[in-house]
Amino acid sequence: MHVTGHTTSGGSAGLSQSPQRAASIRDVAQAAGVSYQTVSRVINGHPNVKQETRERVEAAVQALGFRRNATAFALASGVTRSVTVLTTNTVLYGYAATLQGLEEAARSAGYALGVRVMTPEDDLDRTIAAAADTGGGLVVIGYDRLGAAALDRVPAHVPCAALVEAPPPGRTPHRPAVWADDRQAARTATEHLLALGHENVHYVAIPASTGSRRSAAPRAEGWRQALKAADVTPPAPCGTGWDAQAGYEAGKKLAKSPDVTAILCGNDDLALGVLRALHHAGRRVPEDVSVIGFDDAPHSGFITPSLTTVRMDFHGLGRAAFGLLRAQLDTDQPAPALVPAEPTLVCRESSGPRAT
Amino acid sequence: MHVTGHTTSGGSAGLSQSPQRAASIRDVAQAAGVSYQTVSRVINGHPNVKQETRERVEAAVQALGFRRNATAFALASGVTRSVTVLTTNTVLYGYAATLQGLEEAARSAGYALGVRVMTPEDDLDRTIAAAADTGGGLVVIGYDRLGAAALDRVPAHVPCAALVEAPPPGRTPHRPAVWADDRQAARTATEHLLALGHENVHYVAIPASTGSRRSAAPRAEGWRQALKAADVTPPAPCGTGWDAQAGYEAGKKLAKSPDVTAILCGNDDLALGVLRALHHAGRRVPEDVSVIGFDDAPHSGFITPSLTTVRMDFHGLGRAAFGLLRAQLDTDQPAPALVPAEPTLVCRESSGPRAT
DNA sequence: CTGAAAGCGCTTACAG
DNA sequence: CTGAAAGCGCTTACAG
Repeated sequence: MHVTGHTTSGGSAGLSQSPQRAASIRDVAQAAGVSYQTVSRVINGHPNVKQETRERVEAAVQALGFRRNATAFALASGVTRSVTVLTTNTVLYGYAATLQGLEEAARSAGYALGVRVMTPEDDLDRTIAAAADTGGGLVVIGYDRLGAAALDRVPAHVPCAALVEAPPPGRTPHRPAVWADDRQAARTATEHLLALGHENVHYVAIPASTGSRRSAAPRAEGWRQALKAADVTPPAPCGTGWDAQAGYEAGKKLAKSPDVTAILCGNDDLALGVLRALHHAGRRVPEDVSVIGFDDAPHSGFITPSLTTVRMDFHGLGRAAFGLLRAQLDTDQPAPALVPAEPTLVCRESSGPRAT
Repeated sequence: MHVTGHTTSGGSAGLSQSPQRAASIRDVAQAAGVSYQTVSRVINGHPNVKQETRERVEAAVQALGFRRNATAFALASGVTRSVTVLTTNTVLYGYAATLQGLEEAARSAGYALGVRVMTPEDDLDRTIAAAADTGGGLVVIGYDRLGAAALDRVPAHVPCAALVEAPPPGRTPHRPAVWADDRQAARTATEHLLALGHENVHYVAIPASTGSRRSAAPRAEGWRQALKAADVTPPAPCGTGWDAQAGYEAGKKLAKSPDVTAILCGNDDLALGVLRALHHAGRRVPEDVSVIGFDDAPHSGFITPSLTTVRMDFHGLGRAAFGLLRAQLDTDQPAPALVPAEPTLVCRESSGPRAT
């Protein structure tokens, strides 16, 4: 095995690599024959600089490959264009898509994005403090219990925006937050199943983001409301979890009862597991049982039967949450007021009329 | 709607919120009646401090809720415990799982993790420089062409580790890098299909990470090698892409030919699309056609038919990559030498003996 | 064991 | 329009 010679940098060809440490503002000043304050003015686009001076400085910047030290800038100016996302997960579709939206928004605004996953073992206060110390602001993904708890503990003086499951019932969130109308979406999905002739709709739940009994999870609540409005007694939600395995367990139980002809799931992964369990039990979808998911994960349109589900604009929610944070960090920035798309029911193969 | 009063901070109850700005090292010094250098010693665990002094300082730290300013520390010490991940994607399973491993490793080592998504429109050199300016090191996910290109442009003086598709053939990578033996894994999967009696195996490719003809993508190459070893002429790989839609397109074409009885796919999303296309074409899996994927995404075991695939330890690869970077950043740290698990073939329902 | 000095690389007033 | 000063909050030698 041998190593062929190769150039390492894609920078200006022919120029020798700058020595050890990067060029500083003073190096540029010396090269341009000005004071380093003038260099500061130029690189910050300050207006009061003579055109010729500006050009000399810019030439020196080019020649030395100068890049302003971000750390020093942050310390001196107190401005940190950065966001840290506090989340409990980065892989589940809803979280990953939200994160993607956040990253995109941060990037196009010129902000650096940090990610910190929280676990139940964490000392939340310490975690939050450490993230806040980084300088910029915080975005908390509060879709689950731990995330919601973290949001509650963010000190008042820390710039922070949140993504939540729904507006805390009975009170406004004490932080700028975005959410989708999951309640309405679940209602729509449930009504759809009822309209197809199903006499009842069962629900496989995702874990609630709050421990309090008073504030039901919005998806579960929407489902319940739709049933009640149709004078149907809501059955007990079946199981809870985030992944296909949890859905499979719940599905196994539901498959045993011939009365079950329609199942709404808290997310698409659960639905996938339910589908699998129904298949194993020999119950056909949608002929015997209709299944609807939530979120519209990328694969949901390609499984067989393709999954009827509620499309959520996590991407847009992520972007909006960043906008909320930015408005706090950079007050003279026009807040773009991004409005995420409303959840929409996407009808595919897994739902159909009740067998007669 | 009304807002009920609530305490915002989870900090020490009863203590009034600290004024505007956070306590500095000097505030602590004053409170403890020592110089601020002594405070520095205490918070850095320097040994030469009298026990009693140390306790006084620690008490003051507690009382004032002092937290060392990370920016100032970074500037003064030149040490930044942070990593920035350069990637083209955060949502596709392979990327997301790698990122998860990286985040976990970084977190448990006390490093902050940044994420920067690269797009084809980016000025790569500028992007890399900006990421490097942050202070810490870089981890480049080089699974695809853009990622691999970025890796090539990282300046020599920037601490950097990479995840690559495979060791650049014919030369060692000029950066510490980790990879899995995709070539061997593809060979194994292909041999498995041949052993099941299939006379040929078709391949639906993921995009190559390199443009050069000489260095074939490892998964494609392993597939090709296995066929050649069995004296089978490899058919032209069919289509290319990352997602189920791309797989669907490729699958539509393959479904038309009755000769096609076995298909290896570059990842599970492609396989899902292929499965869907076969279903639409009325070809049964595995009775008529066997399908094998790559990666073992979370849903692959729950679709019907469940997917035979190659399990990849992206998580372990991510952890290992972080270890490689850390060894550069923190030289007196014992490198833990994490070894990711080898890829393994997971046999499920989508593959079976050739129909006779 | 502890304090006084200089400096990390930049910015923000203050002078001219 | 440009330069000299002070400071962001911390660390690293240097003295004692």
